[in-house]
Amino acid sequence: MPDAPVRVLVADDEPLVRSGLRLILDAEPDLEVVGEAGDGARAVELTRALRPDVVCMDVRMPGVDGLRATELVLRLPDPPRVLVVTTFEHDGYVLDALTAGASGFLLKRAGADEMVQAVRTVAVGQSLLYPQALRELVRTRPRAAAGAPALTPREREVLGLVAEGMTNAEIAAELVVGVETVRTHVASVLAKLGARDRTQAVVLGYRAGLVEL
Amino acid sequence: MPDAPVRVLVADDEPLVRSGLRLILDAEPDLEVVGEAGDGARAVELTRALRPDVVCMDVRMPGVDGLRATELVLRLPDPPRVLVVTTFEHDGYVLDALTAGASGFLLKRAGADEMVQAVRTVAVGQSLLYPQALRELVRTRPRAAAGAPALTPREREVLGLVAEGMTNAEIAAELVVGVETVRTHVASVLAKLGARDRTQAVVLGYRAGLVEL
DNA sequence: GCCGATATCCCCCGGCCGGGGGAGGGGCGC
DNA sequence: GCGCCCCTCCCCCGGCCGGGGGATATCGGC
Repeated sequence: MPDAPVRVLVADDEPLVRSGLRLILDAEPDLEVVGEAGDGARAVELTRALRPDVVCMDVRMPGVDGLRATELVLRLPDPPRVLVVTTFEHDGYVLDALTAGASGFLLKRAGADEMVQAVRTVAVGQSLLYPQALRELVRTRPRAAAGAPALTPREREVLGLVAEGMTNAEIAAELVVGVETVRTHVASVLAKLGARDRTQAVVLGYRAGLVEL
Repeated sequence: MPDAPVRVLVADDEPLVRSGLRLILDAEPDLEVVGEAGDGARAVELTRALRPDVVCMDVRMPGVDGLRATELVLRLPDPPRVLVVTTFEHDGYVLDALTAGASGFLLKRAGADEMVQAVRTVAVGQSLLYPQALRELVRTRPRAAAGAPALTPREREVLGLVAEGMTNAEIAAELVVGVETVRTHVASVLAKLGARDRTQAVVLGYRAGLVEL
């Protein structure tokens, strides 16, 4: 499909990286690097002027960094998609970048074809991550209740209020029952979860997917 | 790059959907649909026999569903990447699918080019989601500490152990300090977080992005 | 040199919590 | 009808917790 090529802006403080990316992307007939920026401020400026479809954004840049630049770029009218590219995978940038609104997160160590695919992917509107980042994102989510203890509805309800930081008395008032009743429910929850106190109950309950925080 | 084409297996209980996908994917010179399966069991069987690079997997299928099939397929030696495709976006399948090990999650309402890009993306090893799914995944993550109280390193450490469900005495043993010291730190944490007790501290600390659960 | 922040330890005390019992009523399935 | 589970309430008691004080030592910066 000879559509109009995807217009790409490359933002990285290393001229070498910019050249490399340009080489890789311009080699594809459907991709076109329309500009390069050496810092975040310039990236925003050029985005406004050149209106690219995709911005390849480095995280670490002097002055305005890639995360801030991502926010700014996405606030422009008819914003481009932002593909954040970084060197190290174990900085916590992934979450920050995605929160800032980035459509994708890629490691620089990715091969040329991965880079090319990534640009095309975000260009059509999908989101993309390197697999470890996605797994990390999923891993730290509450488990889908596999082998979770079977709490009664009332017990789940009480656990939920415990997780809100309420005392037994407050929970009793909330549920319009006696404090003794709440104490019984809490005791059941503790026993079923194998928790020693309400704090452990909250953590275990959260990990078992029984409560939302 | 005329590499060997990406070999794709299509698994969906609707013959019409299978035909549609085949049409879309086979139109690309670098993609090749090597087989179709009408249910999860058949998908596993064909994966073992045909050894595709990518499996496009529907979630809802009779018998073995797409999620279970994904798990099984990924347990095969030298497994393919699995791209899960579904109709509705508000079922909680995304998390289940990714937990099962899927490399991507796409909506059927995606256009042909999105579908093609998605297959190519997972083929090169990246992970992919439709944007709303990613935003949902990020949304429910702990906030990146915007306006979070400034805890001292020691206080953060103590809070982390509190969040593990430890008593002050256990924390003291863990940190090799007196119980009194721990009590002081906990008191500071409670004050800074505005929590009444350790349970609230854990919840507030979690929401402030100060502790991982 | 002084001050602030941090980390460490100490005492008293009131309170909520959690463990161990027991007990009654209502709904559901066999 | 009988048993079982769930929800409800009750008593006693030991313990950890959290609030209120105060004290000492180290480090770093102005």
